[in-house]
Amino acid sequence: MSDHNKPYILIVEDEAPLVTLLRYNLEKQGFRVEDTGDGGEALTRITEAPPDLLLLDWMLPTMSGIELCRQLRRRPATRQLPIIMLTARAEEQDAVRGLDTGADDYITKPFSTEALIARIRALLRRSGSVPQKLKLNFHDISLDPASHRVIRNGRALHLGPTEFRLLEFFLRHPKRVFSREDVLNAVWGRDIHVEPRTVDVHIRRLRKAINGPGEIDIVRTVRAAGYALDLDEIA
Amino acid sequence: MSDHNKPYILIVEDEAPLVTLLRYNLEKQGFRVEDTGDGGEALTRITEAPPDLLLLDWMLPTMSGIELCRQLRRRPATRQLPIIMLTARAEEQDAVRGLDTGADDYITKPFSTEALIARIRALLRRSGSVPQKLKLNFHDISLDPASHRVIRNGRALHLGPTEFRLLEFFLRHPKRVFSREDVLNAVWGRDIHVEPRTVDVHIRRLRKAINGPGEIDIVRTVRAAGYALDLDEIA
DNA sequence: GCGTTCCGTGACAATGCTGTGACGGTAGCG
DNA sequence: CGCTACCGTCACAGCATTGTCACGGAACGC
Repeated sequence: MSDHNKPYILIVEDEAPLVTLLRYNLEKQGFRVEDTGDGGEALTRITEAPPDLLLLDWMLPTMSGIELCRQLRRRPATRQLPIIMLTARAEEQDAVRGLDTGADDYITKPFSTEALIARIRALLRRSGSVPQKLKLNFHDISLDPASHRVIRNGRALHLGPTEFRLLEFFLRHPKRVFSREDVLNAVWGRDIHVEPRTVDVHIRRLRKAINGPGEIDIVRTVRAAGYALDLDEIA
Repeated sequence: MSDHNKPYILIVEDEAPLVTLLRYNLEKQGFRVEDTGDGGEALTRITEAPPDLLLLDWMLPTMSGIELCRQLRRRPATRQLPIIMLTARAEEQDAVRGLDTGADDYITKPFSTEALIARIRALLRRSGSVPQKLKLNFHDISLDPASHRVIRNGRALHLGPTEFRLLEFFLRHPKRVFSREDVLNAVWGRDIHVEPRTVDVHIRRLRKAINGPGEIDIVRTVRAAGYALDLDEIA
């Protein structure tokens, strides 16, 4: 079979021997592995094809691991990307800062392959192990994150970038109510300053875009609470 | 704000000094902390009020941490519950097995509080830091905090925001009588100034909203005391 | 039975919340 | 540069919700 079914791990690390070792062990475990020693290159490759998990070295030539991490967390597309930091024992203080910057876990060199693989498994399982690739469906709507396409009742919908991310977010958590602040954090970003009422406007634009004539509105308003992707009637 | 907004961490650990230390540091970080040294009791408490994150010691008197972990992973309600294992340095092999059993992370004793807190933050962020909200049931009524929906006998009920919070509060403490002041503190807020009699009006609105024709009233009035959610079957 | 206390009920004015259209600003693109 | 698409903010209207009150009836103690 091709490698496309396997979880895809990107290693960002410049010590060649370590990379060889990691690649050998991870591929033996059934992962698809790519690597790069350059932070900037990593950013590009992640942008064009986001991995399922990132192994990130703290010490890097062009861009520090922590900086790369920060950049990834700033983008909505990679905000959920599982990241494990590789750090030398002496840099433990930095690793702590790394976690706060947005890494999900860290491991200190030297480490046992066994421990690393266990952590990778735990992290992949938690993130659903195939984060970005599955189509999202609800009622008669289908959104394909890969091809960036939305379809309702066979006809393609035209959504703006924000509307797309908004719908994607709600599709990932159907039937759950989110406050405007929740939506802002998830769709716009954590440190962005935007009026909460802005969500209303985009909800309206989303509604206008997805609700054709005669079709029911699947965006439910919950007064004094927020919005949810749900049918108003009971299923 | 009350503790209900803070992330709730349950510590399962039988070394009292360690618990004291953890509690002190975690509460300082703004977490709500509970603890128990008994695995069985932990299971009960998690069942009735699932925490946002679990700190779990490997060595426990009645039930080993790994067994508790396994049990939690078997139940749908706690399958996603973030778990961090506490383990002694010498037990690292076990910790690896722990991760495969379903723990999300582990940390070896002795550890720095700093590192632990960083991991807690990372894990909470990953899990959406959304508290596990379970459906609340009583008699033939079901309230789902996540979807903000109330159902009785299969039909959806329309409640205003205050009525919803009121019902949610009573559902969390069934069969218990609360004075109007209690209700005001819990549902309206501690520093809000509202006439106690206002509760009466909302109780009436709640009754009107949830009691369909031919259905019994599950809101019981206790004269000179307050209200309770209970079946009023007194001869 | 009778007075007193307490609660249910309907009405109402004030407030709060959301839908909607419009507007100016900006980034991308030919 | 002009054009287009998109974004964030605002003002306003319409409606839902809220807190309070007055009235009357029910429950209670004696």
